[in-house]
Amino acid sequence: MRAATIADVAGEAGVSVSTVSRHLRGDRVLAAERIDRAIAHLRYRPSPAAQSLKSGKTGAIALVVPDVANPFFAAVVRGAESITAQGGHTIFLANTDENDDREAEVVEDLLTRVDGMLLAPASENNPTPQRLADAGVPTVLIDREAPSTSGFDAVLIDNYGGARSAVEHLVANGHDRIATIAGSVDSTPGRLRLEGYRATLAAEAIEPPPDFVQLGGFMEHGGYQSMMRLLALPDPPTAVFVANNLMTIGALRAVKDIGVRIPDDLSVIGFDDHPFSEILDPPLTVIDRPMEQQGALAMRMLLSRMGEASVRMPRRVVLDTSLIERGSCGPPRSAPMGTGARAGDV
Amino acid sequence: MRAATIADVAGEAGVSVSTVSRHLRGDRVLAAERIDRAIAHLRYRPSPAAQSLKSGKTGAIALVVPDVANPFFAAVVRGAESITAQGGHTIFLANTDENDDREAEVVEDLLTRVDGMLLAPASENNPTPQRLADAGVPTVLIDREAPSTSGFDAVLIDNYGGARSAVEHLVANGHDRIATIAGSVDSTPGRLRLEGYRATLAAEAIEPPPDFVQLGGFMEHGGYQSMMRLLALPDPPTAVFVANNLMTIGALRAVKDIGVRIPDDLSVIGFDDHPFSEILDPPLTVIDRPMEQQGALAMRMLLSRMGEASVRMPRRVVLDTSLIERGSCGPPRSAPMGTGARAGDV
DNA sequence: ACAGTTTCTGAAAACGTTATCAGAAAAGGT
DNA sequence: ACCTTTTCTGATAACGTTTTCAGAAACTGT
Repeated sequence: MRAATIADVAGEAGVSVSTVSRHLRGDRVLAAERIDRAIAHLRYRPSPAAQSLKSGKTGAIALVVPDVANPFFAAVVRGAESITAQGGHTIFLANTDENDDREAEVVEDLLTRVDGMLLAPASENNPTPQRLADAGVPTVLIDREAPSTSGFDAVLIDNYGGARSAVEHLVANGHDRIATIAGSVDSTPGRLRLEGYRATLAAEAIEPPPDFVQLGGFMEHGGYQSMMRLLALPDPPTAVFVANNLMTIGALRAVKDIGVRIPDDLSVIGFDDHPFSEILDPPLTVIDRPMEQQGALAMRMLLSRMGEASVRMPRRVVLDTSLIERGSCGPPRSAPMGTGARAGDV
Repeated sequence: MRAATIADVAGEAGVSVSTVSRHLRGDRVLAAERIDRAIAHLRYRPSPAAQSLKSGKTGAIALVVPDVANPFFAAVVRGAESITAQGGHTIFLANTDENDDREAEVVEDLLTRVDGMLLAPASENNPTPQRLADAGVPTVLIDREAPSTSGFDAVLIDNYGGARSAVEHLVANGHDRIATIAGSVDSTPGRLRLEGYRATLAAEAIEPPPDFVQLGGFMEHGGYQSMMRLLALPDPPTAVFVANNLMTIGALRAVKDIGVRIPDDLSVIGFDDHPFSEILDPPLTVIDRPMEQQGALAMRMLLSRMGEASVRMPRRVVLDTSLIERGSCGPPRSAPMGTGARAGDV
């Protein structure tokens, strides 16, 4: 029952452990066949613990994300995994629930168990990246950064530009009462998407009332409540930019519960695409980005970083977003100079 | 830069390594404070590799699923993680892409790195559970089993009953031309849901044409193609039971592309709920089940199993499904004895 | 004051690898 | 025939822990 060790193999093959080890490493050895037979017979597998103790390498990589159930992060995991599959590293996945304290624990635990880490920090004012740097663990940040992380490799997206094109799309449709359901402002995407929203409106000389910015914490529940608050406003918006996928689901549920029609009564644009977006009625207009690619790229950068002996310039890549126009945006009901007709009614 | 070892701590505190080790274990020791100071100062963390080499325990648990991007498995991961969070185990997550060979590799790799495994096998005729048993790795199966796995702990759901209530619901609505988009028949849920479909129809003395059973492989793409084929049939079904969430998305996309209306032209019932289901138009009727609970329960069973010295009776729990009735099912257009009116038009 | 008990401690062995070292055997060159 | 080079090998020392063993010191009770 007990797992076979290299010594068992050596015994059965009638050679020393050194010889077995050498054979395993690829050196040519006279007793090769006998050793192979013994290995197969005993079902020997080297102990990762012993190897890692000796070598200082663990053969594992940590992937720490705020929420695995978010389809975006699920895609990132898939992307990262697809790279690692060939390379002989296993992935430790951990979930932080968008919570700084939980992240600290998790990272502290993983720190010593991995050769490198892919991290999407829960918030921008948390110390874990610094902790990683102190511990000398090669790290690539995914999607989120922090003020203290200028020295880190990172794979980001153009959140600001994405938000900008979302809001510009709404403006182009004739809206000037545009609200946003933002995530948490102390995460990078949350902050930048909000900034993009504000800056675009400012450039159009539109000043939204303070109530038009609702914080939904990136979760479905928050999106629902935020949309409820927006629709209850005495003078509600005619268009809403929802800053992530989960919140969009919640927001649309609120829209349905209230009985507001899209896009007639309200235009909605989301951030992050999903197969579901296409089958909604009307199909959802969104800002899209290459999700699996983001995970795959991050993993590639991490592997190459781990392969380097010396410290190098941090590399950060910023992926572009794109607007996928479907049917959830149209002119406002009482368009400033328009007829109130639906888009497409031409 | 190099991580501090227990010897460094001992040196700084002026005691022997044994004393530090004892203190760490919780024994009372005179130099406790000095040791704590040294630990904090050096930021000492015990090496998991060394501990695991000594103890034979790794402090890790593997979670092997066919597809992390499937919201069901994402929920399972979350559920499992929520249990492990307090207990001092870290999770190795791996994805098998519904592929037996990939699963074999992954499991072979993880085998030696974990104290226990949560596994959702890619198919029923694959040897990995047996491999796990041979290696003596405590294992709990999730959602799927295999003929050879009668000795394993498992957390399943009532797939047969779920499919049955889905099809019964369609029959109750007056349908007799009922098709199904099944998953892969060599996975447990795929097989049982198909059996439930067949048995229910047989009990109603309905014999579906062979074309009414389409295989979608549990992926969105397969759902799309299957629905396309069903709708292209000379005598198409009036109702479809789609056997999982991803395929349902694809199927609904096909419905939309073709321009068929739900539920007027076609009734659709899905398996596994999703927040999105509620905001579809019409909202989707589905068979639901407690997903996070399934993961949490499996993890609890695994932990208790790992805690036991001796071999015990395998425990298998079967969770119930429930029908969530929304708006995607109604009477067939030309109901046998009806008027073709929509449900709710009473 | 002395044997017996109770803390507390350090040295050393072990866990399963890999790497270094040096020795034995075989092969090559004169 | 001898010396040199090459090939192959086994013993041994690490890697950082935990645990066993036994010894030293401090308390008991008489």
